[in-house]
Amino acid sequence: MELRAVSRPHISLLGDTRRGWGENPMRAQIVDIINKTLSSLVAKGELPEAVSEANPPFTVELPKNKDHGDYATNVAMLLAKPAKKAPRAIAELLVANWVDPDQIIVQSEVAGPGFINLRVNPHALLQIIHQVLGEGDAYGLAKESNGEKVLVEFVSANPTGPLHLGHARGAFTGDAVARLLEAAGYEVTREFYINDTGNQVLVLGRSIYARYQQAHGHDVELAKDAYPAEYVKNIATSIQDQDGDKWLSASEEQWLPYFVQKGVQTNLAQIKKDLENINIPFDSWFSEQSLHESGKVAGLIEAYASSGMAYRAEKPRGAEERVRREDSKAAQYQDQQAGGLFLETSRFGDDEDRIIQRANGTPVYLAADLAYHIDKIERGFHRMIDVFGADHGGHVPRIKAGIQAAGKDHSDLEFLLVQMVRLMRNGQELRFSKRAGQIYGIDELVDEIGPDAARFIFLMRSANTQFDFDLDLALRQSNDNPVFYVQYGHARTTTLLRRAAEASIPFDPKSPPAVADLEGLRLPEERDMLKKMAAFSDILQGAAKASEPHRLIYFCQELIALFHGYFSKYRATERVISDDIPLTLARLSLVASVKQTLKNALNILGISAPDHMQAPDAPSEDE
RNA sequence: GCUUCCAUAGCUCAGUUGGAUAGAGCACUGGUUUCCUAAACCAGGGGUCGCAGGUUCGAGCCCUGCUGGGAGCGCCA
Repeated sequence: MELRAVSRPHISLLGDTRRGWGENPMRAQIVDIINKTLSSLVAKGELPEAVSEANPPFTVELPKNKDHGDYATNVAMLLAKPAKKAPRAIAELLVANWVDPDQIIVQSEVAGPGFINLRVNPHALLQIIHQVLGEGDAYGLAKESNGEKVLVEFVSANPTGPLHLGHARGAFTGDAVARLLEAAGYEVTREFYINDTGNQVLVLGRSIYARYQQAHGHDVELAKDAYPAEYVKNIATSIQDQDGDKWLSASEEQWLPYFVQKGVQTNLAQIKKDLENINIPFDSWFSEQSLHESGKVAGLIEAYASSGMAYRAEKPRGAEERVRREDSKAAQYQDQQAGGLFLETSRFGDDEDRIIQRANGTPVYLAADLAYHIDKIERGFHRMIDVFGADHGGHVPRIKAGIQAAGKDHSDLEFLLVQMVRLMRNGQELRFSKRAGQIYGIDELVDEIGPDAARFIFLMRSANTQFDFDLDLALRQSNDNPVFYVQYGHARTTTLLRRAAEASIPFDPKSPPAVADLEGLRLPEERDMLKKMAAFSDILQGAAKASEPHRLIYFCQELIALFHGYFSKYRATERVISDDIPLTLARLSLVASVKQTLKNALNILGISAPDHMQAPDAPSEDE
């Protein structure tokens, strides 16, 4: 009899083991044993048929408490209801009837309210080493594509200036999410949406023109909302060098498009350079302008109008009922909406209807944004992730509503809102005023603390919590600094392997000893590392599904903490490299596995795994 | 006022989608190197998980309300 339901368990640690994803070999084997045992118990009439249909999302996880064995499962508690039996009774049944031909489970006991604590055969754990070393750089990563296409849109900074610190968290987060998804088996496209039209770029063009006039000795003042910074002057002088004074006598209709284009081009080139410098590639640069030129924006507006989703009015319906703050900018701009075309986003959960086209027929940015998202949907991705700054969170309901109003489905569209970061130096917040032209660029940050530390610290925290970026801490090349801790651990593993080679120990990570010859690895710390490494693919899949790179950072820290502890504790007694050659080979295999797993995890995050660390107090060898 | 994110150790934050006695780093106190990298390790103190209800075998996690903080509430993007 085939137990359909329990042969397809939902595992809370995620990672469907049937689909060629990297899998946790230990967990997969235990899940299999549980399923087979349940199946046989139902067949023998010990458990009711209802158990087969329950399909409970049981867990097989590493218990926090070491007294609880190697692995623990809550399957008995989840089956209590369908089986109409006490959790502990079900657990007892399982424990007494394991269908375990390979003898993976060497000890099991019922604990607490009905947990089953398991101890597994050391042999089974040792196979992890062969898996890690055999798969090398591919260990933990998806073996093949899962066939799902994902679009990650991130940064999408206005081409009105270089990237600054406000963009950094979104940039690193978006890149890490993209890397995470790739490693988890998705086909990822990284896209940058360029707002190369609209008011902001006009302001930019006028700012450049004002600087251009000043460069020719004209005493003009910058507009209140102008961009004053140095890079604007540089663009102005480059136009001056190229074209001389030919634009001074031109009318605004003549010079504005040219200055806008020059500004956008220059800034975009700078943005691309900044992103390349921090190793963030894009597959696609999507121009807003192109949506206008292709008629997609106009077409969408037309579609809204003809489907009755948009109406022409003096003001949006329902807006007068809305309580506005006295200083509301909406109130300020309300009269400008008169005669515009309004989209009924309020029918789909938005606060009020939104204008999409002015009285004079020109579309507003929301229309382009909607055309862009609908274009995305039509490109046929399984998942679309927008990485937004928290200050753009207000867009989300409008975009969703607009998509629904167009008769499309937004359920595959996810918004990852990256919260604000406060940059701290000397215990005080650093504030940068764009108005005053102060900019702390991403390039400056990376110059100051290095690319790995910048990435690590931005990725260390869950994206939806605010945090303080402590520049002093990031700068300190000391043990306060978590990125060094992890990288130092990797360097330590490398050193061990190098020492072994220097001692002419015949170890080759590509052909580790047979499992039977790894049996010397009996220390509890050694088993802990094996279990942790086995969980890598589960962590990766969970992080990818949830778009949470910080889970991988924690994994790196936890794995290397086990290694550091192991190394220090036994350095005087159970050394990795000893006269016992078989044991040395076994331990080197373990060390090589830790190195490989850590390297793979860091690589997914875009952080380097150095083989050497320069001690901070040591004199530099280069001088 | 509305939307949204957040509130866990002195500080910065995790908490594996509802599991067992809530964890880590920093800071503090004490200890560890004739020995494979001390950028490391070990030990110790430190908690009403913002408050109050609810859901169930079980809640830091889910629901409701409240308090406090961030962000947003424009034809800007």
